[in-house]
Amino acid sequence: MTTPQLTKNQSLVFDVLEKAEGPLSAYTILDKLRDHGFRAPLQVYRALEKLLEYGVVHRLESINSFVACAHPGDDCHSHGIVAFAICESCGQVTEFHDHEVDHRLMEWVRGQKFKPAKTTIEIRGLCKACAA
Amino acid sequence: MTTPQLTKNQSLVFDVLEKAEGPLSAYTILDKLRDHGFRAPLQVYRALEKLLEYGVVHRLESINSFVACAHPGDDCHSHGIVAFAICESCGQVTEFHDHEVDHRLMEWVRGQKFKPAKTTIEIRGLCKACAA
DNA sequence: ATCAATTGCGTTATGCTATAACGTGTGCAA
DNA sequence: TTGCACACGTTATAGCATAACGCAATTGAT
Repeated sequence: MTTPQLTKNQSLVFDVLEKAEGPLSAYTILDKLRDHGFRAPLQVYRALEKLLEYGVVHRLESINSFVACAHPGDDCHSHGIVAFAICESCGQVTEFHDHEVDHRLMEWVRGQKFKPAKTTIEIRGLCKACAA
Repeated sequence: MTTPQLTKNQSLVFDVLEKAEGPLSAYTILDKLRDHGFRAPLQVYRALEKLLEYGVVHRLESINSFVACAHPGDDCHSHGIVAFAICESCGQVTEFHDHEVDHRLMEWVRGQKFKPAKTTIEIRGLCKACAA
């Protein structure tokens, strides 16, 4: 899937996420966009919904937050399962992919005849800098 | 870690989860325990906090719900990373472990000098029965 | 025995996360 | 030009989680 032209709201939300150091909650995004006319959570959630669909933003389930995809330009859907390491101290998020992990998980679901739609892999802990 | 004797509230919450067909939200648990004197969310959350700590209950981050561990008797902390397949149609949850997946993820974190605390793997989709 | 520390518990209040439901405007294709 | 799809704005509400206070029971060191 190729990413269509973003609408005004989608662009605003995406820009905020791209410029952010780490993941942001929907309400944090809302606050950052009040100056641009945002007034309600739905404006953010609706934009996020599309950005997630386009694969340019990821949702971090374990911390109810969102990050811009680490692969500028391409569509993350093509990278297989995306995994995240989330530092609980500084909030930094690192995105990575491991084909062997994908493979093992997909083997398992195949054996179960389970039909996967969305897979979440999130490792919370301390990043190198914070663990030191 | 061995599981200590559960308190009254912890037992009530655990029993509800064990008897449930699938994962339950904290508020659903609360409703099921109103007859037993539960009145406030905190009574549930406090019990869950301990049950999670003892490893007899798991939290499903992607659906804000909780399930009893699938390994009656033992401590899930000893099984390495736990993965879940969650059916979005019927709500059924299957818990599994894959040492190779653990291994790959732990290799990755080691390479990054990231210190993992808690890892989440959740596959949402359709179970065999619902996909048919 | 007694005091201090810990732990569980109950209650009220509050904060954070997410969506329902309704209506408006715009662009485009039949 | 009418009908549809989509983005958008607004208000209200639902759902998830914790802060802060106080009390009671337990434990364990002195």
